[in-house]
Amino acid sequence: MSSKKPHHHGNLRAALIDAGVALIAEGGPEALSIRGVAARAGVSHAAPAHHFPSLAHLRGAIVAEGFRRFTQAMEEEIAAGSDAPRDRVVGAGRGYQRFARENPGLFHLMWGGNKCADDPEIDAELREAAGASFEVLRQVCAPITPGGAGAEGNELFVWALAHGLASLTLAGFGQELVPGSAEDRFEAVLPPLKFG
Amino acid sequence: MSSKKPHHHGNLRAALIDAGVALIAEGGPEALSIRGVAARAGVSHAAPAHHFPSLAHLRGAIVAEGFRRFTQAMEEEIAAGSDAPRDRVVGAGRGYQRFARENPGLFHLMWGGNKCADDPEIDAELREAAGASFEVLRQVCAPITPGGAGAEGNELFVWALAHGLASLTLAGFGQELVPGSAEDRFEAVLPPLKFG
DNA sequence: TGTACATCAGTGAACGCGCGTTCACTGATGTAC
DNA sequence: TGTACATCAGTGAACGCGCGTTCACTGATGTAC
Repeated sequence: MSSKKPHHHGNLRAALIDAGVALIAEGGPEALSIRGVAARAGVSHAAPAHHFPSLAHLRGAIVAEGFRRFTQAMEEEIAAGSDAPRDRVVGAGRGYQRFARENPGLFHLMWGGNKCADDPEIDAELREAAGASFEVLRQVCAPITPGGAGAEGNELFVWALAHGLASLTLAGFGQELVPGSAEDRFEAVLPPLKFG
Repeated sequence: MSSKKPHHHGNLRAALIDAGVALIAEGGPEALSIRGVAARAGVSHAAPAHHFPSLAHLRGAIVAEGFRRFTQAMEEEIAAGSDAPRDRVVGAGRGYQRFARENPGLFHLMWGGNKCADDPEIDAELREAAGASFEVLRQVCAPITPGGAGAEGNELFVWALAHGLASLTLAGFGQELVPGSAEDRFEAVLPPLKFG
């Protein structure tokens, strides 16, 4: 093993994103800064400029990474349950709750409206990552019998219920009404659904 | 009318809170600062210290004011509808959506987990204001027939659905699934409820 | 109705801090020949 | 395989900015007598 500290980092871009995720996990979205991620990644505070033109670009890349992990959390919980249509909806909802609980700062950043870069490359990455998350929701909701607002109404209903429950839980509300983990609370409040 | 600028403001505390609400409306929760509210209220940046010991105290007072306006929005929408149990639930949900749409920055600040003061006085004010909001929800949900998760389950269900829909709408999602205003979307996705 | 005086609510200067960004630079990498 | 050289990815100093907070101060208010 070489004891010389290499001048080139190797994959600083990914390391900066990981450092940003860690900073946000510890201090919330406000804790994200160029200088902070640089220090955490062990480089000078000017180094990130070679990978992200601005803080907004870094934020966009981190949000995209958040959506990828969010998709993964939902897919894992869906896979952990049965293939029954309702269990797949419950799985997505459980993944939603788990991701929010495990990544509260990231969750807020993803949905909180903080400014991200307008850069076309970052924007495309973000759009693709978020689109994959929405696609998971769409697929588990597709088998639900369309109601008054159509199949899209079902998707928005499940999405809003899962999102609202996660947000309220992060804000500290809900436990006093329905005890248990956030994941279990989603199952508890999900009303009967018709399929087919 | 006196043309002399009075040394004493009269009710600077209230003016600072209003200025803070305006700043947040224009630039989001991040835009709130001691110096900003002072400038907007037309006083020196040191003046707020006589009314709020720290930024966290000012933030707490503003969040409390937000909850008072939130309660008012729900009560107005409930009063605008019929006394039928379902219409009262719909009214609360419509008020939820309207408040979020009209006060997006305040909405994020209220639920976003930004640090507020631990000061007992501010804390009591905040607790009372938020408690009044929750009480409105509790009362409109009380007539719903208790399901598996009890009456509290119904309340959490309606609360999460309304909150999630408002959050998604502010983040720019939902319109493509169910067209119309956020208020109308709440009615559209609210499933049948049993009362009595 | 006066007057002395304590208290209150402002001002303006100053502090140190962390921030994003820029700049000239330097060492490492990788490629053309 | 060697060498010249363009390019890349870092460094460290410096910039200006807005921030929260503190401080000595001053003018206005209101109260005791």
